[in-house]
Amino acid sequence: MTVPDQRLEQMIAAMQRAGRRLTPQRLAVLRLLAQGPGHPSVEQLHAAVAAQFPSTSLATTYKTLAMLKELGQVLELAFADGGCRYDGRRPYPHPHVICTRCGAIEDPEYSSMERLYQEMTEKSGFAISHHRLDFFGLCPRCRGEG
Amino acid sequence: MTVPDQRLEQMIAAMQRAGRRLTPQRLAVLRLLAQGPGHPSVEQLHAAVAAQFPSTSLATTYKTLAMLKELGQVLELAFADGGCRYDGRRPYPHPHVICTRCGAIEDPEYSSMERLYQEMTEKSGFAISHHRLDFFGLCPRCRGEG
DNA sequence: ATCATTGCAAATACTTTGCAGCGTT
DNA sequence: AACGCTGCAAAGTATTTGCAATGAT
Repeated sequence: MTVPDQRLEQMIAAMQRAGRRLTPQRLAVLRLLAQGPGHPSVEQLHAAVAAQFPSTSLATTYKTLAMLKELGQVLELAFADGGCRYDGRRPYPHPHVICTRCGAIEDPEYSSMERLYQEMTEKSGFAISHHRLDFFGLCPRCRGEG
Repeated sequence: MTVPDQRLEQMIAAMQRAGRRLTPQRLAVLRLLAQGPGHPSVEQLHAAVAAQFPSTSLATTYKTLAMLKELGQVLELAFADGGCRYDGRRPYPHPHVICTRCGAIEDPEYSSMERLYQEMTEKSGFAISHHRLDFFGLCPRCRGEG
């Protein structure tokens, strides 16, 4: 069983636990999030789902994402321009690197999260529970293109 | 001259450099950003400006903030719920700690930014230029209230 | 006096919601 | 069979824009 399939199983299990129904439209969204490329937008997801089920509405895509968010099965990355991207593979907070030219989003490994939480906790006195870390710049490909 | 006054002077100087006019409405916005409390929302800024110039429109507040953003004189913090908060004191990227109960935003000192950039650069290969670091949790006051 | 800025209102873009009918469980 | 889900369209919400009048330089 591949890793993406594990994610799909996890998502389905979470839905069953919560008593949510697994419709074909929803299954298509789950598959895309678990197995599809990187960090899709709502429109991209909707277009891909509509390719399989042409009648699928944008509203249903939004509703499915809202449900998955509620179940903690997808990480929503809202950006300043109003757009959102979704990460179904790693639905927990983690750092992102975002290309300011082509929009690519990557998930680099990061080893010092504990240290970071510790420093923020010490300096602020907050009980920190989660985070959002975004780094912006040019990806290797776009760097090369001057 | 106090530190907030320095910020006000910097903002005004940046506007003059760019050939922008300093209207009473704009001055009121600048003052609030440079001297007022923490991280106001557009509505809060508009309400405060309207207290001095009742006819001031929300559109003008938006336009003024857009101009300041363009001049690099204010940091816009867009959140997932669609709301924005503005930081006129420290208009450059820096970490924030946000209380998930009362919405308070603080700017803790942070010492390891270079290290962080270095690790992200190494792991991703990106040429990183700026960032957005948000930590969420309960502030000391809200922790106490159970 | 010039022309950027203002304020109103309409437009935009995105997301949410109400509801009748459908289809999974 | 029950009732959660879908799809349509309408309603929100937050921000932007067009334009005539205003006012800072």
